Amino acid sequence: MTMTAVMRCSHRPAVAGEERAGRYDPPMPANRAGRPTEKSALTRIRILDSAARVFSERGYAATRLEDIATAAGIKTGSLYYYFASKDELVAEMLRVGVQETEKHVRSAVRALGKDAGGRDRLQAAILAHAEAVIEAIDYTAANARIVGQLPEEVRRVHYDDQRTYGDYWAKLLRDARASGEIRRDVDLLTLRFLLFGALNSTIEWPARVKRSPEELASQVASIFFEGVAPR
Amino acid sequence: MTMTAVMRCSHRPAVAGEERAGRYDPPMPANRAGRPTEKSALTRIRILDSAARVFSERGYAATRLEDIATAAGIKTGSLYYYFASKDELVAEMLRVGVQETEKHVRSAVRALGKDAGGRDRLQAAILAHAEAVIEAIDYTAANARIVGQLPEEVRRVHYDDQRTYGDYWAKLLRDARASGEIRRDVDLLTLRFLLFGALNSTIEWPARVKRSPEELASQVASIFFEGVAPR
DNA sequence: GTCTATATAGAGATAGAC
DNA sequence: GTCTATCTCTATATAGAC
Repeated sequence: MTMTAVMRCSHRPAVAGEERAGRYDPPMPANRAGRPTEKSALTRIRILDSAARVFSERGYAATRLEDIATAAGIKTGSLYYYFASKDELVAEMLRVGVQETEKHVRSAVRALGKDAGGRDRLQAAILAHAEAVIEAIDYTAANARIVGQLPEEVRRVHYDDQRTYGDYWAKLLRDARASGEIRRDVDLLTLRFLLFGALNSTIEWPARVKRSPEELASQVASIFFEGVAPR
Repeated sequence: MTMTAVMRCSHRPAVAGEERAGRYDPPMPANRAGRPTEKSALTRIRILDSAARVFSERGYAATRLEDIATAAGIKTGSLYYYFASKDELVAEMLRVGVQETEKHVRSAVRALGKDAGGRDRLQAAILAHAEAVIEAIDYTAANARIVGQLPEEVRRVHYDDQRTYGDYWAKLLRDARASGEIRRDVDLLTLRFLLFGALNSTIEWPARVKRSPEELASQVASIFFEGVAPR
């Protein structure tokens, strides 16, 4: 199972209200009265995948809609059949990336069953997040790199989307502390941001440093839990 | 002592060969035959400081030379008196940022004296790097955010500049391991990139998470050396 | 749904006055 | 050293044919 497979298959345009009731209506392609056609759904996914890659490679402003269209196998003008503007496209690409990462991590933790310990759950979350970061690297990299360059309004909405995911991690950490698996003098908020910072930074690592998600997660969990000093 | 002070005062145009013999000639303002004038040197610094801020806020491509010029109190056309192109300006801004950070960290470690232990030296380096990241935040943020968006040639040169700084850290870590202060089964290369990833990510943290360099460095050192699990 | 063609605006760079 | 004016290219977005 790879995140890439997850990312490429599951993010068809959601039926409004299905999953994020009342919160956000994802832009829909034509046939607005009914369901999107099979063909348009596939093209839409190709556009989003291409957008993630190009935005991550070139940054927000340097990305030309023509680059995305070409990568998706269509012409620039045709993009406007799916998205009303560059901003609408980038917002949807970001939303999909966070949504799929959160789904993947939650399902990995859930798979451990009810009576798994706090540390095991954290370790599973670290691995799943590492998988998402590395295997859906275009979405992750786009997210990490361009968030500071977005128009104000787009960024605000995106921060809301990320909030839910952050809250989930906060709970994982609180639970682990409650069961005595994290020292009392560690600031959990700082810890969470350090973990994300470390894991997400892997997208910028040179090739000679890159590790598989398993190796990376194992090193990260070991260092964060046990420390690097001999015991 | 703040890095800001360091950054703003010490990066006058280097006399070619003075510090980086044969490696790179920083672009020089006019009066090329002799020394730059006092006035031009000051304007040049204002331009670089403004460039760091604007590039970090808007990204590489979205940054208009007009924004930088305005922030520096001059008109767009005048920029070309100092830098031949946008790329030359961004390259110099990046070079100065890395150079000053490295200076600051080396001097903090040196101040410990010859017989300081490996862990103390690392802890001083972590604090100094945190200071540089936080207090020269415009240069750091510009560096971290736009490196993935640079034209190929600019990025290549910049990676060379960073290499020296990375080698210095590699030695700090090797020494600490040699004196038994770091476990044998920790991959030092991964550790170094995780440390940088964690420290540098602080520029993207929301305001409620931000910490002073001292608090940040203390948490980071404690977590990385001792781990978060109770002993 | 996808295309071609084009209106419109923005930004890097240059020229030359002061 | 700094300015104003302008050349030129590129990119978003629209219009309308197929």
